[in-house]
Amino acid sequence: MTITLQPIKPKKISDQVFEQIRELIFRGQLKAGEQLLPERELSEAMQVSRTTVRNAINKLVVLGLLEHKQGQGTFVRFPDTRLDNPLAAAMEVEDATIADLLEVRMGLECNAAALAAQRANEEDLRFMDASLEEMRVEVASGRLGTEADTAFHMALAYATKNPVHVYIMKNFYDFLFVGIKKNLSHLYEDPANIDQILSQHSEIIEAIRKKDAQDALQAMHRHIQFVQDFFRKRG
Amino acid sequence: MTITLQPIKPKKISDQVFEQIRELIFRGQLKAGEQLLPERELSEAMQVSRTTVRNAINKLVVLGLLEHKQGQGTFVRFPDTRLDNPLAAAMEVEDATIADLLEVRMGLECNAAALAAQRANEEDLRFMDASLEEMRVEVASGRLGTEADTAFHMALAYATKNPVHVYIMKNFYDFLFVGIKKNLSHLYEDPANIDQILSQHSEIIEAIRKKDAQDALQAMHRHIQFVQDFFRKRG
DNA sequence: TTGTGTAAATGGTATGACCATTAGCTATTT
DNA sequence: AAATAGCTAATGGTCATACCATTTACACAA
Repeated sequence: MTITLQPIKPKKISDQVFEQIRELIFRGQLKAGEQLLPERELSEAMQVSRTTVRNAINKLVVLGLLEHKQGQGTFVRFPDTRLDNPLAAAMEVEDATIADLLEVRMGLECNAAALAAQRANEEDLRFMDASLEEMRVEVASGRLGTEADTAFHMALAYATKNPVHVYIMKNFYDFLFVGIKKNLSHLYEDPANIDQILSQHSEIIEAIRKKDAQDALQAMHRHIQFVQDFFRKRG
Repeated sequence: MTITLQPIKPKKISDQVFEQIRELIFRGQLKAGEQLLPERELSEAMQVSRTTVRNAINKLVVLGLLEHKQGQGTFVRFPDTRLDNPLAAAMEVEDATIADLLEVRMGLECNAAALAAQRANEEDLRFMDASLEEMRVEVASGRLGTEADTAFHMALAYATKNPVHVYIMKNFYDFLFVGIKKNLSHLYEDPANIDQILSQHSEIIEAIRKKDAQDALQAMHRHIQFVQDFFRKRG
């Protein structure tokens, strides 16, 4: 008789809270600079003690995602200020360029788009729609829609239902953000480019909604290639 | 009259405790692997509440200097363990399966194969040839050729000349070695599978040698799909 | 208008209790 | 004697409650 038993992995409550809040940040539901719900309200909403919530928040503070301000509240830090994640650090050492990053994203995200087309549920689509819409609003207001842009790609990552992919993209997130914001600002300056990107995102969403994996993959390919071409022209 | 007043810096008690314990570690009074005093004793010795001590310790845990073990105590982590790859840690927490891993590799490595076909030089090809040959020898000697297998995929990663891709693959295969070696062993047990894999690797190399990106991509795709199918059949 | 005081909101600390897990010892069984 | 089960103590994790410290906002008085 050969039975295989899986080892049980005990999960601390505070870590579950930690995950939940971190998700909110990555998905863009908690934007940079925004204030987190007070600890007392969080503990009530999540039905755990304030102690547990504090442990989770403290972890996020140490990791640089949140910031405590006594007497005021807890706030989401701006990604620019947190270049301490391992991937970003590696970028500094190896002299990785945006082109390198886009190349890897081409492989990762085209594949992800195909997977998402097979597995995305209603909620995933709502997140993607929301980020697209938010990006429209942001851009229309004269701002760069970088946060919404990032949120879109993270929403797509979650839609793959693949924890490994989600994990990698999470680590990409900070670098993505900084890279996009700093360098893509030029890309966003031209209204024509903005329209292009918006429609590209839209095409990706529609392909996923139709559950057409091939189409989704190609739409993503066009999107990333568009950005690549832009940088090639700029040198 | 010009007087200069220094702004007061409010210092949290927990941070003072944090500093003190960190000093102990840095000065070597708390050596790696050693057990920290229990929280209750620490709080008594330092005349602060256990809550405060816990906050300080938690900070050190998040920073990777200490390690919690419920029911046992808190220990000083070994420095080499501090640099362990983040991906392996994620695998523990998220319940990632081999299938998840292969899915992501499908995207990453197919893309990498195409890039390698465009950029691989003589040295890269020699490394890939060498790993292929080594795997043949290992297998012929009755051993599993997992290390040579890994070496092949790493050689391909380097051939892309893309530092971001190399970085990700490094972490990837650290994990593969640590956790998944035993699962892959079944795949290697059947000689027919080995021959398949060897010829698949060979096809990939040849496509790269011919600088045929499309061909390389498809060869890699067949290779990974073969492994995926194997695991699907095994359930 | 200006300054002052007060109240509310919010993070920080303190206690004390209890739960969950682990290691080690003890008693029981075989 | 050896193996197993059961118990106990140590230790980290969670909870509830109270109070302290800081900041902001607002009302009020000079």
